[in-house]
Amino acid sequence: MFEVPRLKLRPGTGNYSKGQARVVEILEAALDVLLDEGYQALTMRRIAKACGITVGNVTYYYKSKDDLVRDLLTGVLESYMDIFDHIASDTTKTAEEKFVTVIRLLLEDITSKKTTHLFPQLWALSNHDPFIAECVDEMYTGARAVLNRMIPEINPNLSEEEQKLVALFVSASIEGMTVFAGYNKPWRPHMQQIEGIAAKSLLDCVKNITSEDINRFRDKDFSLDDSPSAPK
Amino acid sequence: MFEVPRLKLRPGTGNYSKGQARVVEILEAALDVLLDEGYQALTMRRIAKACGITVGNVTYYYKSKDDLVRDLLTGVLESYMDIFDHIASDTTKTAEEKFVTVIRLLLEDITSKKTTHLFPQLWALSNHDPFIAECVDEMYTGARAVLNRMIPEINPNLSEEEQKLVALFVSASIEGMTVFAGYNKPWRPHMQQIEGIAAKSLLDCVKNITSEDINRFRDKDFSLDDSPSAPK
Amino acid sequence: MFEVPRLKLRPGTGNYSKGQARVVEILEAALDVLLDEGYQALTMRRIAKACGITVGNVTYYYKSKDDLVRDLLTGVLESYMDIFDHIASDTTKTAEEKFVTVIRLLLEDITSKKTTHLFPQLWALSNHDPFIAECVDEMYTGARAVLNRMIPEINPNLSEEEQKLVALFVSASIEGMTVFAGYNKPWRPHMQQIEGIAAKSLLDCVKNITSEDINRFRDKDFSLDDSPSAPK
Amino acid sequence: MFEVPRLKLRPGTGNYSKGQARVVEILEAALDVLLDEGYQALTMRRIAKACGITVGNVTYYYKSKDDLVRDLLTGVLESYMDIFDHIASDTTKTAEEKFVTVIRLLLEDITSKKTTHLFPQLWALSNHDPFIAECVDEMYTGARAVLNRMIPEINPNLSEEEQKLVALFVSASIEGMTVFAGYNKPWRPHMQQIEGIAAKSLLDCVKNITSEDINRFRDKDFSLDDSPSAPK
DNA sequence: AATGAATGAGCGTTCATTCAT
DNA sequence: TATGAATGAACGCTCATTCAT
Repeated sequence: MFEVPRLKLRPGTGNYSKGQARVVEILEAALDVLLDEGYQALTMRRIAKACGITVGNVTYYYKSKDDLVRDLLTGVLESYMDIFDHIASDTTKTAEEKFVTVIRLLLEDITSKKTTHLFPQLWALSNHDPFIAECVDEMYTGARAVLNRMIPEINPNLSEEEQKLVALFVSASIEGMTVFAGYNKPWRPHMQQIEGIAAKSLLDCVKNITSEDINRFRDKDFSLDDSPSAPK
Repeated sequence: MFEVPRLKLRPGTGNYSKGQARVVEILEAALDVLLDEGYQALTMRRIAKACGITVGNVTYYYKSKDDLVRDLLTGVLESYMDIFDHIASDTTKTAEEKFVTVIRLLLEDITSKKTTHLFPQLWALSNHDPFIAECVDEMYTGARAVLNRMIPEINPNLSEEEQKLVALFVSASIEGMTVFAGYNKPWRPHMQQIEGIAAKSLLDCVKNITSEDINRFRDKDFSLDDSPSAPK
Repeated sequence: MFEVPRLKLRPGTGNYSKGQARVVEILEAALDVLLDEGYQALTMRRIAKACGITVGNVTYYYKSKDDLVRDLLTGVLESYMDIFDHIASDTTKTAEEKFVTVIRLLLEDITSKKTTHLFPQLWALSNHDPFIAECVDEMYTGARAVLNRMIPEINPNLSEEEQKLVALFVSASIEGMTVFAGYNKPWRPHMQQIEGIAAKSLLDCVKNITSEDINRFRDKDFSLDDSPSAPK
Repeated sequence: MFEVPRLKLRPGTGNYSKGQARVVEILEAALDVLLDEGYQALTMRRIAKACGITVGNVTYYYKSKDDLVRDLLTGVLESYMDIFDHIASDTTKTAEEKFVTVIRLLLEDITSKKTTHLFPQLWALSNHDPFIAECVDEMYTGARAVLNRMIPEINPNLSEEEQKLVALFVSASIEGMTVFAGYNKPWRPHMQQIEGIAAKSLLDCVKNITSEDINRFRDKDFSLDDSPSAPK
């Protein structure tokens, strides 16, 4: 299967002196710690140890832990962009075939330890850290760009906004599965059947959904007990 | 709209009126801190401050931080169970109507600060904390129990296992939206349209999906470049 | 064998209301903790727990931990005075017989958990706590009083000061064995042979020692290398 | 007089000149605190203060307080071993002369603040801390090794076991004096006379004691009231 | 480029003590 | 008498960060 590279280094850091190699080592070690032991364990000391160097040396490359973490997260998120480029470059298939392939590909990806352990943590952090929120958002925008190109081919009867909402729904449906069928999760063994359900359901959604369906609840007050009498 | 109570108290902690009130105050304060500032900020000192008492007094009620966190999480997760009971108790609607109501209800719920800020954090923690993993799993099992009762009414042509996988897909599709359209998230303003997409798409899924769809990819090797020639 | 009572309560606390019984319970519990878990574990909480009451109730009886500890130690040290009175009251034996009996009795006593665990701790505390130093000193003065009455009968050729020094040597020889042959100590199994050595050696000492022996090193500079040439 | 070095350093802790010096400073400061203020006062903060550095810096050298205390105690106990080697190396005297010298030397040593304040604390701790018990035991074994070499020369008529018990008695007689005639203790001014008594008494013991004396009480039940009728 | 040393703040936790009830 | 509630200080320890070498 297509393999996402673990880390992508920011361009401009390309002169491969010893220092640059160290930066890679540090980020790789940091990612290992993050995935294996969680965000709480991601300390300068722990990273240094995993890297076989001293704390002082880590701070030589990263003046603050925040810098390191941001570099790590941007790097690792950029690595995910490659997968989308890879998909988009495929021209041999029909839009529908490509759509199903993308869905399956993403569902396979969330079963990796890296994705299962990384993204929920990013979601959590993004609630309190605008920088991370922006990074994550940017990545998902990239992910949906692929869908945004395919969906109009499958169903041309949607406004651009509606089509984007459908892409969002598709993406969210897949991401949500991380928690249930990701790495070491209880439903992991049923992923192939889940792929079947998702492929069928999401493709049908894209094919059949209408403006009317989408705007059905618009501007309507909603309550669980939406009886004739007003709620609350 | 139906409101999930913030916290459910485990009986037996602090048996006198004043003490019981304090326990509530502590847990409420802890939840506030968790939601407002994130899990990293959830320290004994921070909780005490948010509660207007001293650290020593917090430890008077909770011998260890772990105890407090467990009490907090079990309490807050139990509070979510009520919503499912509430839904299940409705008898005036058809299965399809109820199904749509549940989907909309859950989607509305994830727009609350509480749900948006709590669950991604729990997903992250559950990757490295078996206790939390179990708590979360238990809650979602309860959530799916509601779906498991409705789906066979809508579509009787599924084995029990298949039906449960469909319920899982429905639940995951909704949960995944937390990250994109939850509290303060960029797609939050389009939630009503998202509800439309989800209602249509997920109801169609339940109604139309077949065993064949589900088992379509079963036991087939999958790779992005699934050409005749072997990948990698 | 003669049994030392665990604790002696100060007189004047004789009105046996419920409170007085509680004081006894507290002190007994405190002694248990001290002997079983050591001085570091002797906390108000630990005592309260061992007593089945609350910390607040312990402080009701003892305004400060210091008070409690002092009451405990004076009580337990007074209990040792009884053994000496018991010995002194014996009139059926010759002085030499009584002397040997006392030595054996004291050596047997140091094998008890109470004595082995209590006294080294008192010795340690007395180095930094004048009150405890005085208590302990007082008790040993009482212990030596018994010897001071016997020694002149056995050897009348000593000045009072010399005789008291001999009594001190006898007492110290016995006490020193606590560390080696006390409760659970490696030489404990050989206590009967140690009694033989001590009885023979200390009785001979009392019988044979002269003023000349005692003052042999008086006012003489001493050094390990006390050769003709002066050291250092 | 022969001076016991305050501390023996375990090699390997803090390998650079500055760090090695700091380790020494820390251990010296810790020993000062222990001797001056007692074991209860031996806290990381107190040590750091006595050393003029911060707590964080102490933990830089000692990952845990336990490590520090162990290093301190093994170091200080090893320092005592030197005194025994020093004694053993003397070849110019007869066995009896050496024996008397050892006794006087040890009695002089217990008058030092270091010995008077350290050992009772170690005896107390060893009752509840197996590690300390072992350290102390090891040191005393070393101390008795010196006696074990001299006693057979003075009195060849003892089995090896009996001879070792005699050495134990000699050692215990001396150690017991710590509490009465040690540093700042009431009988300290009479130490020279005490040396006279101990020298005479213990030398006579070694010279004259027989197997019969030692085994006199063996396997005999003992009680204070060992009258024909059984007590209790 | 890398280390060892050091700081200062904060962590969870324990403790003696006070006090209203 | 006895409890539960609460405080404030101290504990051992970890951490990000700074800096001289």
